[in-house]
Amino acid sequence: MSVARGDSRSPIGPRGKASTDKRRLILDAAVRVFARQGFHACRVSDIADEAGVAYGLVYHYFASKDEVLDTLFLERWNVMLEFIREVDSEPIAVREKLRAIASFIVDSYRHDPDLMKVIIVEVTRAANSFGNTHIDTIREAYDLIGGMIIKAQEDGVFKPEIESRFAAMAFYGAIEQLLTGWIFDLLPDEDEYFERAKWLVVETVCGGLETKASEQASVT
Amino acid sequence: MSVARGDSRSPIGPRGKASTDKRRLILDAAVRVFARQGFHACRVSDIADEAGVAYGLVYHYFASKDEVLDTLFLERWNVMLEFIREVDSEPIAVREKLRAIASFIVDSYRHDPDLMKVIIVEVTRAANSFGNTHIDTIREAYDLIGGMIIKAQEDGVFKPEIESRFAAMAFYGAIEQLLTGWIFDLLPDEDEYFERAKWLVVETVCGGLETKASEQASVT
DNA sequence: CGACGTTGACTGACCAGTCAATCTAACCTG
DNA sequence: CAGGTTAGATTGACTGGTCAGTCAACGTCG
Repeated sequence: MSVARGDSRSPIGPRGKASTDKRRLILDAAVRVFARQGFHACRVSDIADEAGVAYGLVYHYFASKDEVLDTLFLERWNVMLEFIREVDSEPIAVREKLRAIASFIVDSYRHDPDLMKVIIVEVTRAANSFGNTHIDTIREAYDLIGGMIIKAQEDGVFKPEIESRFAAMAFYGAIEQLLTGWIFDLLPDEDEYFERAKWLVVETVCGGLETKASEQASVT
Repeated sequence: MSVARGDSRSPIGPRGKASTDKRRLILDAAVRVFARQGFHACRVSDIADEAGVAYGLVYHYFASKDEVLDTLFLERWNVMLEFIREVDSEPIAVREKLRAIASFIVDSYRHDPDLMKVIIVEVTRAANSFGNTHIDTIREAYDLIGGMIIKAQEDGVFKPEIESRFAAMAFYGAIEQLLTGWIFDLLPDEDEYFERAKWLVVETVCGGLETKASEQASVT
């Protein structure tokens, strides 16, 4: 589906026509519009207007309104999956891995709140329509985290009696709810709080999962 | 399924018109339809059909499609708020309070998965539509939980360095994500797992929040 | 001059909400 | 108690507006 991806070949193209990548322009505009009005409430013309292109051009690059959202979601989610896999392959403690993941997600929000809002509100939450379409992609993230927890249990760092899938969901859910808190303006969003939020999630979840034996005094 | 609520005032009503409560019929049908197709994707006629009443009757009892969802949400959320307040007023340990809340939410799902699905998917996380409308009602639940945590911190049971609002969000988020896991069929939903899920959330969150000093061996 | 990027008016489907008509039953009144 | 009155419950065809997606034409670059 996604057409050209790595085509932003810097401005030094053979024929420096590098005006602007309209496709990208549309995607970026869509993020803003979806975040502001919601996917269902906005019209395709809103996206076109926001991007400053003609209505029809949206359909030149995307087969449907849905595909615009699909593209945004997959782009971002795959970056995250890539990151999680990378973290997982490193020889560090679970606690560090989970901290890295929490950091990544929180920083993703900090870097582009609109995009994260769209992904959480419009995709992750939508059990019907989109959620169902991407359920396997979403699941992959949970599975990766679950895998880390299983490994930690085998190593005796985490309590074995806690079902890994449940722990993974709880961990991810805690983070997502913090983002939801920021999205809904229920939590203060100063820089300081972002950092403490990362710490809180890891501290809380790990604190409850770790065995007494593994009292690694690596507490900040 | 549960028919009349509190309005089947027995035969003693002045105007004993208490035939079948069509309003209730419509609400219950709406839950099923919203859960199956999603609020946006379904038509008002779907609700009427599911309820076995004429299209127009929906508008006799409700001003709009929105109001049907509003009603469902408020009905249920207020029951939960009531429960939380009640729990809060009891002289028991935080751990017990949180366990009671987790139990209540999980059991709510077990008792009526469709309704909880609708509330979570269509309201609680819908930042652009209903979520925004009901933000204050939703927030009240978070605030109540936050209050419990503050109190526990003052009593020296929970670590004081963790911002209560953040902890409350993390706690609620963990539970909600477990429900999401069941909704999306990502987690096994046998009876045994519901019980363990309650235990997991409380154990995990409290484990991380409690101070070393409060090592109350009340672990199951 | 051919290929592709770009435009925006148009259309066909869809659906929330309206409304006038019909039905039901409580409650008169003689 | 028959017949009449009325208020609410119930019906479903219809309307008005909205919008996703189409398409024929135009632009521009190489």
